[in-house]
Amino acid sequence: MPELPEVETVRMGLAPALEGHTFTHVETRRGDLRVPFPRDFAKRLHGRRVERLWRRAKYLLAELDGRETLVIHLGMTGRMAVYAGGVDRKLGQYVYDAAPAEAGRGKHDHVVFETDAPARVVFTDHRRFGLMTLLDSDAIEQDKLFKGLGIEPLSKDFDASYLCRVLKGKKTPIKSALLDQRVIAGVGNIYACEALFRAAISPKRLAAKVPSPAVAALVKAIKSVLKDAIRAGGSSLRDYRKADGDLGHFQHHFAVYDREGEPCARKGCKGAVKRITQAGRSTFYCPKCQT
DNA sequence: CTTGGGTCCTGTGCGC
DNA sequence: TGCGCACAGGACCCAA
Repeated sequence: MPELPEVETVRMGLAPALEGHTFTHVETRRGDLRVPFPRDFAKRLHGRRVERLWRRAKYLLAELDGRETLVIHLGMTGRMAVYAGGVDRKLGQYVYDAAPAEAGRGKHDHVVFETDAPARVVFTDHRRFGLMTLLDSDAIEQDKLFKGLGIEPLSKDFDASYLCRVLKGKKTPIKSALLDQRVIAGVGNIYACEALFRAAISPKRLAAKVPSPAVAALVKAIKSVLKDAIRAGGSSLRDYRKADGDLGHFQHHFAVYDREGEPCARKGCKGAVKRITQAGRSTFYCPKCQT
């Protein structure tokens, strides 16, 4: 679900509640996500300050004081929601003005973080494909979760020559190559489809056979679609919400994703969006203008 | 090494 | 209204 733009949007929404703040209480409400939490996970977070909240690929990383980093992956359906308020001086307790007492008590609310902001941050993930762990801050890039990751697509180093180099010799369709996190980190199914549409490249074309002018166009398309999506707060299909609970709205700007049978968005094109399956994932494209 | 398929999990929407 | 099946934003693991 959450691809780079969604994770980046969540990061921006969480930052005010987390950066510079200390976890006053952390609670895991069941023992495992897809993978079990590390030993003493909640206890190790208690009293720790978040120095910096950053993102690598589709991972959210909260760098803590001491030398550990809280690593979060939202999987397909993971959400991070902030409930923040002020302090009710009369009652002498936190006021979560958006959060009734039961916030964080839902069936699929798996982790509840309380901070001194004060804020309550709740991780919800009904499919439990998400992941949370703690890593040594100095060894993030060496960890198996991060070691093979490719380039950040919004970085300056991501350019046509990089993409040509990594696509060379790839026998897989270009669409599948874009989903490979070792090639580009952070692109998922939606933005792979949308970028290929913008670059007018057929998803079925073999990666190594995309001509270099088209690769250059693809680089531009990937950057532009990711930036547009971030500006729109990401794409909300089913589960995704921004940290403040609002919906993203980039789904209203999809040219092809989830639009099977609808007319192609390109002016003058009489084609219709087609859905095919590649490597087990749905691909949407316009067979008329993507060649 | 690369590539494709199955799998983890729960929920939703569709056809019958 | 109910039942079964297909499908969903990801990515690991393993076999070919």
